[in-house]
Amino acid sequence: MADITLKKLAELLNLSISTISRSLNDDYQINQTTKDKVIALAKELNYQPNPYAGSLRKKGSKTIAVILPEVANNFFSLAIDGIEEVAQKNGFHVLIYLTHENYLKEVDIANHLMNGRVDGILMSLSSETNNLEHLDKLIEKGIPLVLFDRVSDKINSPHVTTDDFEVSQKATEHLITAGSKKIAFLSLSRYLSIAEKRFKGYSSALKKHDLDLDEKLIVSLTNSLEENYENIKKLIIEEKPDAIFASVESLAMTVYEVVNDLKLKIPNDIKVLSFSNLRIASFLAPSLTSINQPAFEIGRQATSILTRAIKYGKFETPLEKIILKSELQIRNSTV
Amino acid sequence: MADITLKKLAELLNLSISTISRSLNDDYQINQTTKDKVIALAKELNYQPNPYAGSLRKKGSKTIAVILPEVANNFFSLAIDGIEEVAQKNGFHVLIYLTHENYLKEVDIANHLMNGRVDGILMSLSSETNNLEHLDKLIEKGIPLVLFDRVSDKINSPHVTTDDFEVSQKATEHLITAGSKKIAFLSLSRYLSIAEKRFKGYSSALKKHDLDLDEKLIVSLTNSLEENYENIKKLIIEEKPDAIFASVESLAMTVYEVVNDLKLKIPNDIKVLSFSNLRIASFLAPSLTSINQPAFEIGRQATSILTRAIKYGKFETPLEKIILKSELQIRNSTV
DNA sequence: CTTTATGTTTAAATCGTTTGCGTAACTAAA
DNA sequence: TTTAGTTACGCAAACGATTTAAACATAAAG
Repeated sequence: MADITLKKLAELLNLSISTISRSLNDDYQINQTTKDKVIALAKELNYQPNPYAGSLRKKGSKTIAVILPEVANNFFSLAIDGIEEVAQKNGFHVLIYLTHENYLKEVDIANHLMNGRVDGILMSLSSETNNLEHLDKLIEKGIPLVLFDRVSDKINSPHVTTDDFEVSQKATEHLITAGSKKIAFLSLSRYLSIAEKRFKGYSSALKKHDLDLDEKLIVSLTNSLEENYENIKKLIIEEKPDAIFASVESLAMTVYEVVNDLKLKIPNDIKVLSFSNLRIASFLAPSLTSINQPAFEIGRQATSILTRAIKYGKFETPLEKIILKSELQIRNSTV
Repeated sequence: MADITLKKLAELLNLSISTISRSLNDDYQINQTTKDKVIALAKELNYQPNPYAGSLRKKGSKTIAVILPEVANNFFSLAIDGIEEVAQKNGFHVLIYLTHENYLKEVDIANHLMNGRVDGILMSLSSETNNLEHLDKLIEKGIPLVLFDRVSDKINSPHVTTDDFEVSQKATEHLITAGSKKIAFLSLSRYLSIAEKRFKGYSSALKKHDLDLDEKLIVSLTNSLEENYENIKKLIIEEKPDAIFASVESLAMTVYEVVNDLKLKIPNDIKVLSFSNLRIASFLAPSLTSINQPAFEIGRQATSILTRAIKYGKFETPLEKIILKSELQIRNSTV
């Protein structure tokens, strides 16, 4: 079935293209009778305006991009859910791009989005990302950008995060109170300010309780599952920490695997606590003490900020920096 | 910074728009010297072709849509990962739409994609979907459609699934061999052929072992978590099955919750087996016997079929019906 | 010194919309 | 009847690209 355009409708009805267009857009200039005829035929032939022609003419594509490290992850998939909901509600289409924690891919994706394809961008940074020029370029181009979760303070854009410092501090203190003296920290990244905040929460708790900060107890996420496994195994064997605080869910899973393979017992030999959005954290063996982030809500709010900025042509000032509360769920892996 | 277009480049270089266009497309008609000049300036000013103008002129948007019931789910998020990988490799952009298992939303989304926004569609049907007119319309419009996992045999399109019948039969037999006599079946849908296949695998195993098929032991997924919880609770209390075979991961999680709340023990009081792509199925308490689907690969192959069809303007005939193997991982929830 | 070929560039149409402006036709007031 | 004011529509120019066909040189051939 050939595509039906304004032109075809115009020919069929012996009217000009502009009259068709105006009728369908309910323009005041057009007689109601004419409008009705046009609308009737358009419906009958199932006329659908070509979105790209419209975008070209009007500017604005009613499309946003979501750039993420990965999606096979409970946090991000919940976030997408929230993003999609708000986007759909506001008539936006959602393009998705994955960086796989790869900085160069992130830059590449960002650069290819400077051509008007999208009206705005939601982004959670790759753990490798240190240099932020690609984001500066986007901002300079006037493309609204909202960061969430994996944010950087070095970039001048609104963002939505959780109370990473506070909850990390609280979590670490929980471990200390439970008797841990040698707490390892599995870090998301060496660069991102979210990682820094989580780390500072951790170190501030140590300090408060007169525990030394030991660099050897810090391990950073890589983008290889195997490498992470080996790094954590090495950490446990060589440093023998009595607790592990994972600031990334996937690393907690790896810890479970390593601990299992080493025939150690959680929480007796080693306690484990992690940021996590696993629905079944409570059914893990042992159940996992976790920091639950309101992922869905983060997605919703970030998208809401973005769509508003697109609508009004600018962000509200001062730039919104939204901080939502995470929740520490104490379970058997730490007691 | 104002957007830079072919027209601007043309003015700057005192050349015609067509020459610029041809230079950038490395057309044989243009002198190398001219090309070099054009390319140099284009790079310097970071010229990015407007994708919508191109789409309008050339037809084809280099964009595909993925329509899914949900994304906060290990199977679908892994599938997206595979989809995005192949799409990115072939220069396609990926739009994502969620139906939340809602038939009307699915129809709405499908209808809105008939306007040339996308070159093709990947889809996994909502559990509510029975009527398939919206898909017929897409096919009639000539928009390539590939279904994966949640497919229907009533629709004439390529699809990628797993060996649902065989693995379900195998799984059910495993339960029977382990001593179960009253096996409940948690179904994905009353309509989809994938659900039917899983169900047939289940019932054929029962038959083979001379067990009766009891309608009261069949429960279907709804799109409300609470409703699912209540339905399963009712099932367990009223029918007292000695095993549950969940054909949907999320229902297995609910089973764990219900069983826990009822203070029953898995596998002693009731065995549990489920389709699932949880990375940590083995760390559940008790570890979950699960059918693992190659979700990532399903996504990859479906996308590969789709992009080829887009490239060649038609699907390979006969329509590809790819069946990948799932894997039954026996763990402690059934032994 | 035309004709033909060859290499290089451009004008103009086109894709499907939206929209500023112009202009009939009709009505109402002068 | 003239004038002014509606009402209802069409023309044509954008938007930013690609592409067909044609124009212009210049060089080789007859």
